[in-house]
Amino acid sequence: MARPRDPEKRRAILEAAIAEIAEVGLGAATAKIAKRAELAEGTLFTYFSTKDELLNELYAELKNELYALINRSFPHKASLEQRAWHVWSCSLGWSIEHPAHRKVSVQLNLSDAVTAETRERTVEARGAVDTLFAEMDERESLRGMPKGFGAATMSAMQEATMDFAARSPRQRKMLVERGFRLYWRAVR
Amino acid sequence: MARPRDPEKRRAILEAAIAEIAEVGLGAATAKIAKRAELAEGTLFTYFSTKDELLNELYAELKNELYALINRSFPHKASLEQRAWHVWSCSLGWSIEHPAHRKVSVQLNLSDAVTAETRERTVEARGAVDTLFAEMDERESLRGMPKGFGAATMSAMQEATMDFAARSPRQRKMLVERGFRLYWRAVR
Amino acid sequence: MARPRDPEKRRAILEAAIAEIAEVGLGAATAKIAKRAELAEGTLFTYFSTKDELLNELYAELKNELYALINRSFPHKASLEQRAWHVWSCSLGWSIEHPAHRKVSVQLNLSDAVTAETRERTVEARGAVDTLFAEMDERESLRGMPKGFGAATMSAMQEATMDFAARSPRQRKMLVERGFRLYWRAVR
Amino acid sequence: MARPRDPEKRRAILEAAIAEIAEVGLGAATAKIAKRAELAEGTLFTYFSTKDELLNELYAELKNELYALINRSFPHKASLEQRAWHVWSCSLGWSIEHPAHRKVSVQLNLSDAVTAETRERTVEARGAVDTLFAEMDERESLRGMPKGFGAATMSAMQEATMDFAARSPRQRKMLVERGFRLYWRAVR
DNA sequence: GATGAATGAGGTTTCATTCAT
DNA sequence: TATGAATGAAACCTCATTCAT
Repeated sequence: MARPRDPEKRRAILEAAIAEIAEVGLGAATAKIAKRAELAEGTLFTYFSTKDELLNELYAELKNELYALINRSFPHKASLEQRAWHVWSCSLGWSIEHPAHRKVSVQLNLSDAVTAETRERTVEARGAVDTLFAEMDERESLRGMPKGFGAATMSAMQEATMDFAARSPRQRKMLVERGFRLYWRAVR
Repeated sequence: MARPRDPEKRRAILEAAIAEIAEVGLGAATAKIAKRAELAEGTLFTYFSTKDELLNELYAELKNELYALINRSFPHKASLEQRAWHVWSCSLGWSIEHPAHRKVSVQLNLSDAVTAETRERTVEARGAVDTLFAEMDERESLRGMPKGFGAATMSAMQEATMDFAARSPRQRKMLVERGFRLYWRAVR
Repeated sequence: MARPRDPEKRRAILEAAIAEIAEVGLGAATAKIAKRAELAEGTLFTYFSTKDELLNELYAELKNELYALINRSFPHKASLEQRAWHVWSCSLGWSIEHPAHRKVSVQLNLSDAVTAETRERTVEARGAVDTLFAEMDERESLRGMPKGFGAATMSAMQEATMDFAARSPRQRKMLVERGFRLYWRAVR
Repeated sequence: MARPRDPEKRRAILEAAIAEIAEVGLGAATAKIAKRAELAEGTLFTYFSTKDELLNELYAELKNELYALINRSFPHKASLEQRAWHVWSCSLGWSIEHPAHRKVSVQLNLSDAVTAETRERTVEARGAVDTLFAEMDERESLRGMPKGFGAATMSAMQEATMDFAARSPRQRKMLVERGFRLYWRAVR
């Protein structure tokens, strides 16, 4: 049970879950997910004891994936704006390159299946992003607001930007840049 | 003539659907919804021939509810900022007063069950809000961006603000105001 | 209840039932039948207290319709073969002209919803047909067989003939005649 | 490998379906069929993905059962009459021994649930019966009639014969023989 | 460990019939 | 008498999960 040792199968299940959920929503059948991963129905349950557990792991995986991407090339010494831009552009780049991942991520964010505990668990992976937003929360524009407001704002504006970027591939670059300009005007 | 269809029952079903969906998501069982509305299982289907139809009507109802509220006291002659503030504060006020309505609205926004046709149908109800955002899209900060970007940005930032307001009832007023300030700095 | 006095509505329901059952089978919904008769759902039940009763009445109606047709122009004094031909050609003519009636009749013949009592009740309407078949059962070819065997044989062979006639409208006349020749060779 | 699909369970479902349909018609509930086969409701659907598929398979099964019986002891070298008699007596024997099978077969013959494709599929199983009827269609009595008319006639007359045989077990042998004599007089 | 058949609760929808209007 | 809304028992089918192989 616990954590059997074929990581490729585990990955295959997670990928299949992403593809399936992107297509039909969180109601995706475990049997379909397993088949898409080219595994038997039952096998899924040796890797994730419950559908809810799969969903929680998936949530964590997606968050980690994104944060890993951001942290890999994080310009620790750059200006606040440049660091904010890094986070913004990495996030949107990821969303654009992996639309299914993003779609599932949005659904999981809203789902009650993902526990508070899981959500907290992913906080640890944020690394440099955390210090960035801590710094931002100190700026005049956000002073006095609850912790995390700056991050939530960025996330919200990314959502909005993504919706348009998804519809107009040609204008992506422009939208990402202008979107950031708007964001930066708000919190600068 | 037989007993006419009872608008109160229709409402009761919609209210029950809101409550139920807020609790368990769009997977809410029609049987549970009917029971919550104190009606027999089958009765639901004389008012909405399909669960999908119920969901679509619910979407329209919620949108109309909000837009009606906004339009009722719309300050047509006020400055752009004041009108934007009106929309912002009405929307957040509504979300705060009817958290279940908002929760369901968010879920429906993302659901494939709500058809493009339904979404277009609600556009008509927007009234003064439309002209406001058309005007905003002309401003320097948004010029060149796709139509609707300003509205999407407001909506996104409201989401973010709401998440915090929901958690800290005490700070609501402050959050709503400061949230708007941030928004306005971005698009002004 | 019993037998209310708008015979046109009664007829309308029976006709609608024929059309509906021909299309979707005996599972046809009473509500659909009523609507097709341009009546309200409930009205059907003031004319037929039960769906089963409707089915039984329909069975009787269809049988009577056919027997009335046969008896209307029955050549009482003609030869046995000529009288048999009359029955054969009337029956097939009716089936060809009213394919839905025939289709429903076949279904009702097999259905348990039609009671033995109803089946017996229609025997009375047979009139001249009965004496014809009684006479036929006396012939050498059928002597010793149970009563009604000649009639059943004709009915069966009509079914077979009809199936082909329905598929090849052009050959109808020929099929009806040759079919009868086959039948007559068997029982003559 | 997991437990393989169990052919006995498949059979059990088909048998249960026959029994149930013979009792209540094609409207027989899948749940009742499953219970009668001593299986869980859901299990039925691992063997037949749909009620319609079950019905189609059942149709094929019944046809094959009968044709297998006929072909097993088919007197290929006998005279036309003797071969016709073989088909006639095997068919009626089967109907008499398995009245439920026959009842269901008749219902399925008329049902729209059985697709044209399924019907064609069973043609292949007919084997020697096909050549017999092809030969018969060439005889003077049937010449010029559509292909299959001889077979349809036999089938129709068997139906008639069966109805009487079912009611008078004592006279079965006589009815089967005399029935064939009538048939043979017709098509000879 | 991997497989997929087995399970039965639960989901949506249909429908004959009743009954307030 | 006519109407059609109300009812709730089925009906068919799906699905997470278990367990024999």
